[in-house]
Parts: sequence; C-alpha cells; structure tokens
Amino acid sequence: MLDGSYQNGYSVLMVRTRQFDPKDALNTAVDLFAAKGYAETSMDDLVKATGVSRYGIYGTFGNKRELFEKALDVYADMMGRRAFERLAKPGAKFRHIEAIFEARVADMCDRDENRGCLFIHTAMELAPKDDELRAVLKRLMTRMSKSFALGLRSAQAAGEVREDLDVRAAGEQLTSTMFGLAVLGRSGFDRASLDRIVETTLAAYRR
Amino acid sequence: MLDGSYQNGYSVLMVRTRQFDPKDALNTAVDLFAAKGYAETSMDDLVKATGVSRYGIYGTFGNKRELFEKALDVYADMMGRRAFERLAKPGAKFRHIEAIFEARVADMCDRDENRGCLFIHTAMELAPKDDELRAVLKRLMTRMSKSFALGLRSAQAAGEVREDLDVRAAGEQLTSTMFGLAVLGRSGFDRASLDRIVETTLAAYRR
DNA sequence: CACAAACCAGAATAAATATTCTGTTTTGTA
DNA sequence: TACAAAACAGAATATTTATTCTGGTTTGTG
Repeated sequence: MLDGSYQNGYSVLMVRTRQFDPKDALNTAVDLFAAKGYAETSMDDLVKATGVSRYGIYGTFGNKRELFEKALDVYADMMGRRAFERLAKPGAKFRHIEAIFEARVADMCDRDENRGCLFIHTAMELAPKDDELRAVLKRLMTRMSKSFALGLRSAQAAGEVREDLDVRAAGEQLTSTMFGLAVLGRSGFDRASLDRIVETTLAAYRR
Repeated sequence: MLDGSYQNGYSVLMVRTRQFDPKDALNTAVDLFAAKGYAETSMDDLVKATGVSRYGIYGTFGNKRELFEKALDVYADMMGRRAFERLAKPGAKFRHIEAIFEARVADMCDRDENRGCLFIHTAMELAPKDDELRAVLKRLMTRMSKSFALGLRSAQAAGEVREDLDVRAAGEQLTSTMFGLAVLGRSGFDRASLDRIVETTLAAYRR
C-alpha cells in the first residue's frame, strides 16, 4: 500500500507506528534541497540523510516533486517566521533589516558547508518550465519585498530612513540583494565583500 | 579514434572535413547551458540543438564537463567584450553602466525564452563541489566588479557620480545586482519591477 | 497470545543519460 | 577513379536514479 492513505494515524486500527518524525525528515530535506537544488539531490541522498526508508518517504511525502514543494513551503515559512514577520509588526526598526542581512551573509560564507538558497535553486532549475512553481516563487518573493517595504516604512516613521526613499522599490532591491549575496557567496567571495555590498546598499537608505 | 588529435586539420592528409562550425556549436551550447544549467542540459539536447553528431561533439570538445567549461569561457568573454571592456577604457560614462543594466533587464524578462545566466547556474550547481570552477567563477566575477568600479571612477571624474562613493564596494554591489535581477526575472517579476531595482541602485550613485 | 495492518530494509524495475562503438559515407590526394 | 583517413548517424553499453515491490518485522487490539 503506497497510496499514502495510511502512513499515519488515519486508520482506525493503527498497529505499527512510524519510526521517524516527518517534521525532522522534512527539515533535513529542506537543508539538502537548499544546498544542492532539486536535480542534484537524489532520493538516495534523502534516504541516507534522513535515515528514513523509501517506503517512509514515499508514503509520507508522495514523490520527489511533492517533497520538494513541501520543502519549499517549510523554507519560506522559516524565512518568514525567523526574519520577515518582525518587519510587518509595528515598531520595526532599521536594525531588524540589518540583522536579516547579517544572518544572510553568515549563512552564505561562514559555514563550512554553504547553506545555499532554495529560492534561487527553484528559480533557476524549476521555474522556467513549471508555471505553478514560478507563480509560487513570485508570490513568496513579493511577500519578501513587501515585508522589507513595511520595515522600511516603520524605520522611516522612526526617523531612521530617508523620507524620500521609495520603500516599494527599495524592498524589491533588498530582495534582489538577498539573492545576489547568495550567488557571490557560492562563488567564493569572502565575508568582507558581502559586508561591503550590504553596507553600500543600506547606507543609501539611512537618513 | 576518439582522442581528439584529429577532428580538425591536424593530420597531414585531411580527407573529410567536419560538417559543422565548432564556433557555432559552442555558441549553441552556451545558450543551452545558460538557459538550463549543467545537469538539465543533456548531451542529447546538445546533439539536437547543434545538429552535430555525438562523434563530432566528443571529438571536438572532449566530454560534457569540458564542453561546459569552454562554454563558460565563451560566455564570460561575450559579457566582457560586449559590455565590460568599455568600462575599463578612458572616457567611460555613467550611461555605459546604465546600458549594461538595460540589456540585462531585457535579457531577463523580455524574451519568450528567458536567457538565464551561466554564472548563476555554475555558482549554484557546480561551484560548491568543484574548487577549480569556483576559483574561475570568483575571478570572472571579480573582473566584473572591477570593471564596474573603473567605469564608476571614470564617471566620477566626469562629474556624473558622487565624489564620496566607494567605487570598489559599488562595483561589487552592481555585480550582485546583476545576479539578483536574473533570479527575480526567472521567478516571473516583470520589467517594471526590475527597472525599479536598477533605478534605485543607480540613483544612489548619481551626483 | 495471535492477528493483521502498517511499517521497515533493501531488492527489482524502468527510464534517463553520458559515453563508447560500429558500420557507412565522404573527400583530398595519388 | 581508388584509397584510406576521418567524419557521420545512430546503436550499444554502463551508470545513475526515481519509483515500486517483496519478504520480514513490529505492535495495538481482540
């Protein structure tokens, strides 16, 4: 039975419980996909990294494509919750934006294993031939841009940011910069370079 | 004989001439790799798109990896010649930088078939596990940054750019922006958004 | 305890694909 | 024109990999 209708407490009589936490497995999948992208991450990589059997993966997550889409959701959620949610709340300050970029730079050049970026992988390998995924991606990135814009608006109100800044355009610029940093980090640019890019960008916003 | 020692006018007695222009074939390979990346471009795709037989491709370019590396060279050369060379010459103006971004935006959202970016594909799929390729990429991108910096310096001398701009940092920022634009373009952002990003970035440089 | 449903490990299958091989065709010189 | 080197088209091979299948194991309930 591989139709996924069981694979969890959906049957009246559950006899054997699964021996892994789907949440953990999904997080591991997120890391793998973010690091290597869709095509370069094999089901075998996923089996080994999660310690979950093929049966478990297919039964719980469907096929590779569905697993990837779930991973993309989780990734976007993580980014949203960890960083961007704060910007939409009242009282957001410029330092919250700075913190997002500090974390991004750290992710993109400090680790031994570069953490990659699931958005970029999706944009480059999947988006061109998958209209739905491209739409998802656009929505997620637009949300990012809008969060930045809201944060900048708050910072403007707090007198931290130039009054004449077009926060919508700046939000889009910051989103673009997030991806540019990742590409340069992957290409071996050091932390100092990435820091300079962030500082140059943000300096133009400050009052 | 697949050792590549013939495959062109290298033998004393050439009997049959190849029926394709290696230059054309390589340009086609550049387009394919730039659009789809390394893994997603199969040798079969290359055979079909170039019209060249497997024998011709392997004999002339070696294997897939070598062909990709040659394509990356050509791609970097094209970018260098078409756009960046101008920035290093005396008398470079701000409009030359603007023109580079206009062309980039056009490439990334005007075409039916998005033209992609070989640098990003290389950075995302190959660079992490290939030290040499990562070094090549870093060198190429550094060259881009320096070209931008030189152009900005000239524009500064011509009074078009703020005197207090750190042209090195700005050059790196523009390089990063080139990649950010490509990622957003692939994700379905429209021309207006990309134009706003470019304008926001460049506006901060103007005197 | 015994059953059966759901799980697990890993083998089997099928498809894709990089690379090599084979039989045929071309063509500059003798 | 005949030869042979080199090119061509496409078949064969070997490898990788997504997915399914199989045989055995676990465990909540009767």
